[in-house]
Parts: sequence; C-alpha cells; structure tokens
Amino acid sequence: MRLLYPEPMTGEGTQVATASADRQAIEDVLALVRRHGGRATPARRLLLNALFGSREHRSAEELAAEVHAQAPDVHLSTIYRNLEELERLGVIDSTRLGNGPATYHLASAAHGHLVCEQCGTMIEVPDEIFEDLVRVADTQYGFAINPHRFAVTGRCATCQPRPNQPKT
Amino acid sequence: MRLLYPEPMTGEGTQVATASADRQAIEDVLALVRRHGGRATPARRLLLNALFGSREHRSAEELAAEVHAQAPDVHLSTIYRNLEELERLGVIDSTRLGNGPATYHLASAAHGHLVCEQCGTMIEVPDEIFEDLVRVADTQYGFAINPHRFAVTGRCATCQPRPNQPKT
DNA sequence: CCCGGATTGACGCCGGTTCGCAATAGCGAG
DNA sequence: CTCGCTATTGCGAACCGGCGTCAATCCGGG
Repeated sequence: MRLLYPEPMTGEGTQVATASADRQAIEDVLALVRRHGGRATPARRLLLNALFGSREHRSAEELAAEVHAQAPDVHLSTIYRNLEELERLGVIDSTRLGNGPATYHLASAAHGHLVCEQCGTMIEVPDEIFEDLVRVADTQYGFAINPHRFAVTGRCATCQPRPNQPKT
Repeated sequence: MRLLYPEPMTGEGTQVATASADRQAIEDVLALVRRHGGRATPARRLLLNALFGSREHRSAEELAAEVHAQAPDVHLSTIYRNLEELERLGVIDSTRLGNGPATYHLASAAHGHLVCEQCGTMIEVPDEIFEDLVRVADTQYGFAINPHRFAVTGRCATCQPRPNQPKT
C-alpha cells in the first residue's frame, strides 16, 4: 500500500533517476499545489517526475506511459486532469502542434515552435524572434501574445518549393 | 431528383442570393477544378456558394449546414473531401484556431489571426504584422512561415491582467 | 449516346480528450 | 493516532472533429 513514492535510490538498471535538483523542484511544485488547496498524490509526483525527467515535448500519452512504468494503474484521465491543473498553476505549458495531440513541457523551458506543415519537423526557437510581433500586436490591437501556446506553421528548409536547380 | 444546381434566379425570399460577381468567381473555380481533372458537381457548387456567400470563418459543420439548407442529403464527409480538394487547389485556406474545429475561408481573403485564449475572441490582422517574424525565421532557420494556417494565441485587451493588480 | 473514372452517401471507425460517478486517500484538526 | 472533510482517483463511456471504405451514381469527353 505504500512505496509509490519515488525513493532516493530507485534508479537501478534501466530507469533514469530524476536528478536531485529536479527532485527539489518537484517538492517545490507540490508545495505550490498544496498552497492552492491541492494535495500531493503519488500520481502527481510521478507525473512531475516524468515532466522533469527530460525536457522534451511529450504528449499526454507519452507521459502516461512513463508514469505507468512505475504505477500501471494511473488512469489516462488522471494524467489529463493533472496536466490541466499544472498548467493552471503555471508549472507547465501545453502547445498544440499541428493536428496531433497537444504536447507538454515545463514552463521554465519556454520557447516558440516552428512546425513544417509538410514533414512535421519541429524547430524550437527562442522567444526573441517574436519580439516584433509581440510589440505590434500590443500597440496596434492591445493584444498580449503568448508565444508558447501555439505553433507557427510553414515550410522547413528542406520542404520548400526549390527554384529547382538554379545555379549548377 | 434534379434541380440541385443553384439556378440563376433562385434567390427569392429568404435565401440570400450569391452576388453575381461571386457567381462568376464560382464558375472560375469550377473551371480550375475541371482543368485539374475534377468535375463540377452540385455539392461542389453549393459548397462554393456557401464559401463565397459570406467572407467569414466557418467550420466544416457550419458550411455543411448552409449546404444542407438547399440540399439536405449532401454528406458531411463530402464537405470534408471538397474542402480538402479546394484547399489543395489553393482556393481556400483552413486554419485551426485553438482547440475547436478548423475554420475555412477563401484564400483571397487571406489574413492572420489573433485568438484570445481566455474569451476566444478572434482578431483578424493583415499579413504585414508578421513581416519581421517571417524574415527572421527565413534568415535564421530557413523556415518559410505561412501566416494563414495558424492562430496566434494570447490575451485580448479586455482579458489582460490589469495594471491595477500589481501582483504583490 | 456511352463508358470510365471521378464523386457521392452511408456507415462506422479513429485518436484525443472530457465527463460522471462512486470509492479512495491526503492531511489538518483534535 | 484517529477522524472527517474533500480533493483526487479509477473506471468506463461519451464526445468531438475528422477520415476511410465501398458500392452506387453521375459527369462529361468522345
């Protein structure tokens, strides 16, 4: 009935252990959750573990898979509910890239996304490239752009309609 | 069994007739379709009618509803197939705003979109505000942005955290 | 007028996400 | 340590937009 918590030394063999710095960050997040009337549950911890474990973009299903590796009966809907909660608290960002599932990552690793509408390649870009757009949207429309929640679509370098063989 | 075609003078009473300029444009599109090996079908015409009828953004279902007003048995999947086809031919653009259904509009009415992630308000903006972003993405990443296919999310003027709430 | 291929309607499936409900379990108070 | 309140969970089914299959139907060039 217990031992659901990620114990300090679990990482034997295949499992990549969460770094201790992350471990601390996770506790901080849980403290934040508690401060907002929430509770620290195993599922929550495991999800945070997965989120902190690697900084990459992952879909709800992928995160669920990771959580399941340690607690197979955490339900998908629980994952979704916790992701929603964590997003409300500003801990993570969710981004909808193209038509596929939404992807989630820590808000601290914030950045924009360029997604090729042909091959699906995703390029992470620093927020600075949105500076001008942000400014114009603000001054002209009073609109505050959040560059982390949407994907900029277009064609990546290799998928562009080439001027076929311009200069041999 | 017949009379599915929008006859030249149908617009009596409640139905808003498609303007004759649009009527011409529709024929042009159909000519284009034919040139690409496609055919001019009643469903196609009605869908174009709906698209030209008003320049606003509409979802597949909304367009279907409009088509159904004149031909109730046009199937939704036919709408989707035709929308897809028309997009391939460059006649229309589809844009995914937020989580809802995709919206479609004539490519000739091309523009960008700012969507408030709180109230859902959508602001149409001229392509020019993307100029800088387009340039930077191109020079730095070789990425050719298409500003018509995605929505820029953020907070509209009325949904922004007010300045009288200094987050102390 | 005929024929082949484009198009259609019917139907059901799909992936991603959400909802309703009853059971479970944090955690602060006592 | 126990208790109780309520947040949270598991479960399953619903939901939603969209797409695939297939046989029947229609367009339109010859």
